[in-house]
Amino acid sequence: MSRPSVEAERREQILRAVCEVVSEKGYKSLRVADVAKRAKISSGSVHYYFETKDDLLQAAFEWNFAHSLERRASILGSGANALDRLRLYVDSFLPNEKETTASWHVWAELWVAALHDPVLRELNERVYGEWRAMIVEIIRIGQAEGVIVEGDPVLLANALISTIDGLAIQVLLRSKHVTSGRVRETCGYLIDGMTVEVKGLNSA
Amino acid sequence: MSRPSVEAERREQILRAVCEVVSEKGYKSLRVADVAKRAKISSGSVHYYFETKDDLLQAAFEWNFAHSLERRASILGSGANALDRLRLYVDSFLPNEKETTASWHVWAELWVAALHDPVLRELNERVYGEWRAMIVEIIRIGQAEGVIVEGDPVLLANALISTIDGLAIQVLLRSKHVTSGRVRETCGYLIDGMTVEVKGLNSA
Amino acid sequence: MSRPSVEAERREQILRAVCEVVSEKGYKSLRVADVAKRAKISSGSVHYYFETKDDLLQAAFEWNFAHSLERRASILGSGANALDRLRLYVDSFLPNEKETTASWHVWAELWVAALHDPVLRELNERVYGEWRAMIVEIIRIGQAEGVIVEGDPVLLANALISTIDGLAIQVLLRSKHVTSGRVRETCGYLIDGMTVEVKGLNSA
Amino acid sequence: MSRPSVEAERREQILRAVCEVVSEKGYKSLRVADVAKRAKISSGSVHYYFETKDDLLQAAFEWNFAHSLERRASILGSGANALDRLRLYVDSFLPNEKETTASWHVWAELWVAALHDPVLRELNERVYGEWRAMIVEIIRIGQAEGVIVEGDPVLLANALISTIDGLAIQVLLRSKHVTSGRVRETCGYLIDGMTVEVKGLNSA
DNA sequence: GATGAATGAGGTTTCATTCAT
DNA sequence: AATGAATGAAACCTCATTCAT
Repeated sequence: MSRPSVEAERREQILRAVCEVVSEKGYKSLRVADVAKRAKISSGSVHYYFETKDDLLQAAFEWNFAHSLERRASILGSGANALDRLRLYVDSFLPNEKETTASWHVWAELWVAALHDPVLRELNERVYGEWRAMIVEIIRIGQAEGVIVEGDPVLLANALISTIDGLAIQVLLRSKHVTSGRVRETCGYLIDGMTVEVKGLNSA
Repeated sequence: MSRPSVEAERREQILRAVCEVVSEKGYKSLRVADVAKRAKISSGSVHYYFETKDDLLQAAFEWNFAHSLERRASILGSGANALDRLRLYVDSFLPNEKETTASWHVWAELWVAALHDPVLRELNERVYGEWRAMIVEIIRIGQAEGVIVEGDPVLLANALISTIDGLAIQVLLRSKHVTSGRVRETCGYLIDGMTVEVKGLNSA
Repeated sequence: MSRPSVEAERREQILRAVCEVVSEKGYKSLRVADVAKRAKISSGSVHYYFETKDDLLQAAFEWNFAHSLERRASILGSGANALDRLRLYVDSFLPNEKETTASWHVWAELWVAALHDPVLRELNERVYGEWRAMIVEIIRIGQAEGVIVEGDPVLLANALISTIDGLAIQVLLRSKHVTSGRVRETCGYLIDGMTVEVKGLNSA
Repeated sequence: MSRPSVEAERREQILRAVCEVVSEKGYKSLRVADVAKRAKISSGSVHYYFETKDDLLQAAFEWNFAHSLERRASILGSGANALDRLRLYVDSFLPNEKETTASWHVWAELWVAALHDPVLRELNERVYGEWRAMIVEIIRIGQAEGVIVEGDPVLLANALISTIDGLAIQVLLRSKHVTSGRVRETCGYLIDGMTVEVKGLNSA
């Protein structure tokens, strides 16, 4: 008669702890004991819910993604026009806030862990596909609206996503040359390149 | 006179082994014993040349960078015009060949290792700075030549470098959607955006 | 009236499960959780009926013995003559059937567990004493009937029991040289040696 | 330039320790740390010579057997006649001395461990085959000499070996009814049954 | 210079046992 | 009477590092 959600709650609690620890210490240095301490449970309990450390990390990567999606749901559903939504979307990824930065850390660790792990690679493929599909959709709408230039929307989406990824890495590494401001600027440059120039305005 | 070179040779031999192992198994899974076996020496010898594993990895990251520079020296010194050199340069980073891919692997591992290591972060800052300076220099020349659009060359360089980084990650992850061809295409799109359109050609 | 039998039933159910698991995986590898699963109850319930794992195992060894006795009760009560009963008895121990084999497995595990456990040693002493007493009784009757040779019945019983034990081990280990047939043959040889030769037959 | 025998020595030292610990605490309770302490080395060193605990135990079982053989070599090579050698041989197995008892303990543990381990089962088959072959050989010679009764020597050997095994178990379990004296007596009974009665002596 | 045997701290994982429900 | 979530001690095993040779 125990609450049916106890398992879900515990798993959530543990996965959140994993992401925090990954973000703070890195995947390589993460110890199950750290996770347990962070989640305020015993290390045995961690293993009660996740058989192995690998399972645990895979689940955490998934959780991080699902959580990211959640945070952006409002943007997609907003009534703004395509270009504005694109800008909002890109903005939402700038590693400004603590939470976004933590999420990026986990993301970066996933990339590198996935280099040598087929299961994680598949996960990357899946969640990356979702990102891309979303951006592509916005771009397509923008093109229909006539505010985004013609051209393969997948190409445009890839350009945007990859640039964000590459810039984010340098921000996470606290590069003095790639600051948060620089990122916004660079993404702005890219989006401007995709924007249809309204002739009237220029000629006026 | 040969004595000092013996040491240099051994260090080279070891560092090359580290990069190979990092590329094949990842930083996280790298064992000093693996490196020793790969370099065909004893694990004791590895420690004879590098006090700790951390020292070893740091040196290897440096070596990987120096090695990368070496491979691109010819492009910088070539007589081609700025735009062509830019394209050649970008091409030289596409993870096509085995050697380039291995180098990228090491690079990606450096990023993530650096997230939690100030020394490696400094290394990233330095070597990244060098990349950027080179690209900036080419762009500047291109602008002087009138073949590259006006604008902050640092911004343009960042856009290019970051996009390459972001795309490279997905290629390394063997994404079905981000193939080598897609990368070239996307970089082409970016460089085209930086290219000054020769009016005469259009009007003709 | 049914309440107390519920407990007895549960204990029986659990002990049977223990014997099955011991037989299949060995004492060393037996987990309380395995027993629970086999008995189709929770691990908590196992501990509700048996305080510790050791208690559980000890009870199971006892149960295995009691169960063995039960299966042989008919032979002892049969009307056959002493020699035939001896042969029937020996036959009943050959590890042919699945059930007998399982019982032998438990038996063998008891021996080894008892090597370092005084309580189990006492159990072995007791149940072994019962076996021996039964065999001795049959032999004594046989001697009174004049069909079994004179001599210390305990010695004869020990010879028979020990041989069966020793042979059984090798059969359990699936020795290619000690098959079930070999066992019957060897026991036959032993019993023949205890049989009074009827002179008349030879001289005829 | 290290002594070439250092590895052999260490392995010997460790395997002896394993057998001692198995004999004293049982296979089930054996900890690698116990072995290390007994061998006066670190637990890491145990793993330096034996990859896993299973490997370690398998090697120890082998070592126990080889060691047993060694101790009996003199008997086989002695000039005594077949019957005397048989008696000597059987005597050498009575668990009287500490060393013999320890060896029996290991042996018994092997049996039970082998019940659920194909590799150990194969080991049992092999070493048991060697024992049997030796006894069979002695019996064959005895039959040729006319001092041992006709009949399948394998059957006679099996009877003898199995009885010894069965009796030994009870002695190891310190049964009050199966003492060392009882064992000698019982084996004597068996060997007497294999002995050709010299008619002349009786009739004289 | 170079080796590899040896170490031991530290990590993941297992599992008997407890206890609130 | 029964559950199963939770615990934490303890086990095996790994591996960077040391050091005698």
